[in-house]
Amino acid sequence: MITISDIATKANVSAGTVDRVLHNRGGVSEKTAERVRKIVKDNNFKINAVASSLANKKSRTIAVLIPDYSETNTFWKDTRLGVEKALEEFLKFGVKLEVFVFQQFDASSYEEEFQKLIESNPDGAIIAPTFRNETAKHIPKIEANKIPYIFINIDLDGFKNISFLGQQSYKSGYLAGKLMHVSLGMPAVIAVIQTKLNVENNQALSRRIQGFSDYFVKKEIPLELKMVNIDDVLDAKMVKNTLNLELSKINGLSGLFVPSSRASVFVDALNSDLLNILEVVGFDGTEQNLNSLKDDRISFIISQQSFNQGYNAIKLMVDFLIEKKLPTPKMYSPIEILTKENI
Amino acid sequence: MITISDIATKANVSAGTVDRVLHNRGGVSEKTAERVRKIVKDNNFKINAVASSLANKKSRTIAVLIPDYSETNTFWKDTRLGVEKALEEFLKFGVKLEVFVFQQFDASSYEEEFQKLIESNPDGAIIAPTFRNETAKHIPKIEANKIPYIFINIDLDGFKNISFLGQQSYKSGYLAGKLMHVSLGMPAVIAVIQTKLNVENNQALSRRIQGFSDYFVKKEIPLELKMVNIDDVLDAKMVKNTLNLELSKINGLSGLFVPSSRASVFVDALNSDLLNILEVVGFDGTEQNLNSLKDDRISFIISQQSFNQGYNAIKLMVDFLIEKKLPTPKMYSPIEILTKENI
DNA sequence: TGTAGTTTCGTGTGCGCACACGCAAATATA
DNA sequence: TATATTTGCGTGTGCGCACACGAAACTACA
Repeated sequence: MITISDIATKANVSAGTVDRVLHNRGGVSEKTAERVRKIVKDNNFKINAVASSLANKKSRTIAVLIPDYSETNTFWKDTRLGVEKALEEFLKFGVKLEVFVFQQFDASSYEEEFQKLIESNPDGAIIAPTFRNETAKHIPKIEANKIPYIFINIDLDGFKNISFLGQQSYKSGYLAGKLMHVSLGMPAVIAVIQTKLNVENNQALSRRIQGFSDYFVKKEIPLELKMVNIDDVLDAKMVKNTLNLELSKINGLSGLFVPSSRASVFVDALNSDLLNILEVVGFDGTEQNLNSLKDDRISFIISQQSFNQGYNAIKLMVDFLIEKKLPTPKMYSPIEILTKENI
Repeated sequence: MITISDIATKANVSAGTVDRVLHNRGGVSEKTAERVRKIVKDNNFKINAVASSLANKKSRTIAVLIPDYSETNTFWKDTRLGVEKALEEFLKFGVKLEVFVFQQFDASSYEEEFQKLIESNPDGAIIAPTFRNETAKHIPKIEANKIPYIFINIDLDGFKNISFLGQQSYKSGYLAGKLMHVSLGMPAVIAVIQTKLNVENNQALSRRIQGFSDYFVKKEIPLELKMVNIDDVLDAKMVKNTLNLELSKINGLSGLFVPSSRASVFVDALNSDLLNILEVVGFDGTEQNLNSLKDDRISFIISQQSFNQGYNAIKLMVDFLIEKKLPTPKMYSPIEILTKENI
């Protein structure tokens, strides 16, 4: 194992100087600094996190800003679990966590929690930037404090986040197209269920729809896509009525594509005659969706391994804070196929 | 944070004595030992893992015994990579690795490397127990040395391995059945390619075949399964001749099920007329299989995340050796579906 | 040339623990 | 009682790093 003083020896300086370079503490001539940096790089030196955290009594706090989860909307639960698993692992390195949760569809709640996050003055932040404008409004404050931040799940651009972790929406939609295709055969008449709850997510959702549709175009498979709008997914009665009514109007309907994570909500609302003939493809392995998979009400779910997303976000940030390891700007989660037989 | 010397002060002894008590090193009178233990307990003192692992220069060596990989058989490559990734991570905790590779189909090479492993006298061992009899012959020696060991990939029973990491063969076969079914429709005539290279693996392979077949039985889908035996997969010309000849004899053939990791070998050997009509389902995301997926020669691959298997095996062993954490006896890898669109 | 200020760097200390060394007291042996 | 042996314990050192302190070396200016 190569140590700081090894580097110091090779560079003909003292350990203190290497330390200054590693931490950009200044007070080192550019000439020596460059020499040290080169040797550090050539030898692939990494700060020993164990020794570092022992010497460094200062604990690092990472703030996490994500939506809350409820009984009916557990999408963010796995992320939370991943975050907490990571905490457990890094606790001994003096890493602390502060989780701020907001109401997923409430911009003012987002702003409120964002404000709290800023006031807590963390060493790093993990943010699910659910609302673009509000994000743009508050991000400058954490940039002013030179707090590094990572975006998770939603890939806003135009920001200086050190990384993004999430799924490639288009590709996952394309894959959904394939799965729908194999379970359906051709030709296909497919309904796409849209809701208008989340403004920012819409971008991701429409990319999924685009990918889905493009699959059929590319394979030259005749496809009829019917858009069905459901205004309020929280109103079960309304969902049931609208959904069944709208779907029954569609001739030869054979598939249901739900680009959001709410597939289970819709299959639960389906009348049994529809349920029996429809192949359903949805997204995200929430508890509800998994249950619907088990009961054969959903054919395929495409998942993005949210647990790992939460875990990896923390891990990336820790590596960045302690070992100064620059993360890759985009970390795309594997696009996982879930079906009754492999959950 | 309460430290060893805090305890020492309270107990009116030196830090060294506390250390002796904590590690049961002996050389402490029962009277003082008891006093120290009480204070340790009253103050809920826990050894600081960070400082401990920094001071503890004693390195633990973990020996790994797995098959080698070659250009044509890369199944074990990912496992190796996972193992090495884990090494990188645990290096700072003083974990060392010694990898012994044997020829996958050569029992004497297995024995030879097993013998070397024993002579290296590691602190723990990860073993892919490819040959049952030879395993039974050598395991007692490492048990005599009280070396804990983990089985990976092949689940031999009747041994005292502290854990097994691998796939549930039956379930993965069952899933293969479903994937074949959705890509084929019904009814189906499917050829199963068998080879007789690896004796032990045969158990896993026949479980996969059983699961595959059971899927169709359970779903009451008419199915004709035709077994095709290929003796020597290494002889490309022979493979090509036998395979095409045998398959062309089968009326209405529409699917090819390859329960081993060699799917790519067979699709490469297929005549184009066969290739065009057959849906192929195979196992394990080797480079060759992934390439065949990309080229649409294989429809689905079921993978067992070998990388994670290698990584987790090391991680489990490290936790066991350092933190004395008992692993779960069976750790089944997720059954992953790979297709052209999600690799 | 002399002095003050600045830049650039080396040294020393401590984080909490593991472990080797060796001394003193207690006990055994002659 | 003198000496040898064992038992019980304190001390010191180092793991790799962070950071404070202060000393050269260099610069600026009178």
